[in-house]
Amino acid sequence: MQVSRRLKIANSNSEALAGILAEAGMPSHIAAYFKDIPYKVVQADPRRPFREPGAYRDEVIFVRSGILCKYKMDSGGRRQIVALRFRGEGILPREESAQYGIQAIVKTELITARAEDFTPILEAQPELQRYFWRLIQRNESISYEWLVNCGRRDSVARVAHLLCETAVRSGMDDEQYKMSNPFTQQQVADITGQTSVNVNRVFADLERQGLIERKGREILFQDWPEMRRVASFQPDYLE
Amino acid sequence: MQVSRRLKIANSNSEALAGILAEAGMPSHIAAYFKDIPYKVVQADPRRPFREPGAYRDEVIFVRSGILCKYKMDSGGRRQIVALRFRGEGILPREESAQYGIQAIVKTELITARAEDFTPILEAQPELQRYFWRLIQRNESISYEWLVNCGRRDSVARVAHLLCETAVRSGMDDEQYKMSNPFTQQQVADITGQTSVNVNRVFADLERQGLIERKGREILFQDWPEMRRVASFQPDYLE
DNA sequence: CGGTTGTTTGAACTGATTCAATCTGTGTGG
DNA sequence: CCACACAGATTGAATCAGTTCAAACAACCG
Repeated sequence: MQVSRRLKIANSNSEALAGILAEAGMPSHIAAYFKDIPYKVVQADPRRPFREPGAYRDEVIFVRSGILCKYKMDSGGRRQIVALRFRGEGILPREESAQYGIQAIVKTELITARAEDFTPILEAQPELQRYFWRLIQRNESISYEWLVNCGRRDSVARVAHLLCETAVRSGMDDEQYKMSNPFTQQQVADITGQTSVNVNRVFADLERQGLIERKGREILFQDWPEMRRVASFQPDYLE
Repeated sequence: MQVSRRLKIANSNSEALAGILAEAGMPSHIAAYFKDIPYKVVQADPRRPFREPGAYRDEVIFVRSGILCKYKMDSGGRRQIVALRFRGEGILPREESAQYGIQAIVKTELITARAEDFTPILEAQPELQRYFWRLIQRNESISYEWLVNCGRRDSVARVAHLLCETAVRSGMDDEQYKMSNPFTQQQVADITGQTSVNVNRVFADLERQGLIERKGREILFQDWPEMRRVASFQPDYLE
């Protein structure tokens, strides 16, 4: 097991943190509060251990590019991905160790800072509190939707829903109904609670139904409204 | 559809809010901050609409006794319960309307206050922020565990896990491995993503295996360690 | 080229759903 | 106190969605 950190750059004046954060999707008046704290830029490789379950999480993580996931293992060894973090999103520190592990879905560039540097600023600034409060509620909202997805939808709808959510969260062009699918079929299975074999069949199904077209990792949504209907995807929960 | 609010008591001097909160499980130094805000004591009846999905949530809710649930409906009309709130737990206000509805699982007594009275106090007190921060992280942790439950465990483990969690969260006596099951089989189905028919079979299974014994609504855990193993229940995620 | 990782396909199997019927307990009104 | 209604629990039979196991195929990379 090789830990996948490369390109760890110490805080340098060449790149201002506030600028990096803003450029990666954080509102600049929020990012400005963090201009002086020490940070690292880290690269995480897909499907390599990045943070193990049970480790302490005395750090903030912010996704500059790529996608991170939080995952848990059942005692039977089966893996479930419980949350995703896209560009501009992040993972807040905890006081206790966290039950979940963190991995990259694709090659991901992220920014980390120590909780002890981050938290005091957060506590001193009501504006920041409100901002992170809203992020937390959005994540809660997404968790609930995932629970509905796993608990109450059949396998086709589950996969379709994930694709719709991913398209929207990764900022799919409204003109160009297509995206590059970031997931392996095993990852889709780990998110939607299935086996990769069945995910494969579902993809083939969606293609046969004329809802998507696949060219390698590219997915073209050929009938977005119908796709949304099949997925029962109502994007309100993403705000 | 009859809204189930009774016993709505205006803020009276006869009962001090801080006292009520503390008595229902909130640490008293936390409860003390809320001694002066207006509140209502409300009673909610099981399986009756209490707050509809999509409604604004400009209120804090605190459970004095009983159990509340948050639920969502899939567009196919199937219902999924996404979270529970036991005695001493609560539901925080949102800026936007919430996608989920709220109902009582059993007859529940709760305390509500307006967000506009609550939030300013929260924002002014770092100690309160840290307290609610921890509650939020616990809820996140539970959500993730539920996702693992729905996505990666078979129906017996799902139900067993719910029973274990419920026993612990409702404060089952460590000497007396028994509790009064608060759920109908339909509610268990709505939590674990199954049909009530199958939940019934799972209960019968658990009993046949000698893991539990049922007398009406009472459940006696006859082999708690084995029950935990079957459920793959590791209570760490509850803190 | 060989190694690795991911995708695709088939056949057999099983767990869970669906639909429908019956049973049980509890509360209500006469 | 009985009759009735209603909600929830239980059971059976047929069906189907998704898993499991196993094998083949494709793409990529040093």
